[in-house]
Amino acid sequence: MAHDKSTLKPTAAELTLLNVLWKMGPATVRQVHDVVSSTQKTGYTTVLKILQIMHEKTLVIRDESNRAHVYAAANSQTQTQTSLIRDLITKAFGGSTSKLVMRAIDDSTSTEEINDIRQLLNSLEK
Amino acid sequence: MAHDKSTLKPTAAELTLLNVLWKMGPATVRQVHDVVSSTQKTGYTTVLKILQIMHEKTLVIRDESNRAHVYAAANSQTQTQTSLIRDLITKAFGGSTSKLVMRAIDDSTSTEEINDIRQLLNSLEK
DNA sequence: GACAAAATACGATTAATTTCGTATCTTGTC
DNA sequence: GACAAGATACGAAATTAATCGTATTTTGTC
Repeated sequence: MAHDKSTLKPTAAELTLLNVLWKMGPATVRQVHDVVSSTQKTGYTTVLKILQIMHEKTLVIRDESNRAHVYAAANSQTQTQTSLIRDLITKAFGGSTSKLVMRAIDDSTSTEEINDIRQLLNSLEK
Repeated sequence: MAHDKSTLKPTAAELTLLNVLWKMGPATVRQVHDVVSSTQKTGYTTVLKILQIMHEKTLVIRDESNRAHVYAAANSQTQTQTSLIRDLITKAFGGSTSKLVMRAIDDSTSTEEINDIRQLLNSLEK
């Protein structure tokens, strides 16, 4: 069965590039490569190829009006995060969101994180 | 770089089998296959092969003292869930647990889930 | 001890992912 | 308009995942 848009889950490499696009906004291959290559040793054409594949999968849109195509994430970071969480909940938490939340909270060690979560919960109470 | 145990992330097919083992406890290939084949159409030797691969990766342990080997998850469900969540937090939430929790909560639609989470949070307050 | 049932082992195939080299195309500058 | 810089396109290799057919091994039963 072909993947429909709702189940489209970016791969690890694709997610790396999406993170750049969400942060920078629309960008050329050169710009994306400059960012990722500062952290990893990834060739220019590798970034190009992955963006092309993502375009075929409609994970990104691109503006071809200039010589250097400009790529942008097709879906928002929030949408993608939601889709990835749902996938994890289904496959590893028996479909239970609360189990995932519990596990995430159990595992937070940093005081800062705990405070952030507490605040989040307080705002939920209202 | 070789995968060390701490970063060992089960694949989708592997996670399916782990879910069975966590639920049933130690089980033979036949038993695992009976469970998964009731939901999916998966061949017996496919289940066998994946369990063998998981054994090489030390995702499962096996008891070979009987003709039908008995497999068991090497890590607890909780440990694995924690590892999967950490991976997702790192790759898709910029390392922020609270962002993941927020997104998970934002996305919970079912009243039951929301109540479960609220209870969880209440117990946290104490 | 031969047979049949049922298990494991092994190898091969297919598909997806990731990577990058090479070829080709575009365009501003002289 | 030739050239060089820099872009895209294309193809192919290496890895990992997933699947299953076939071969081989084991063992209880007669």
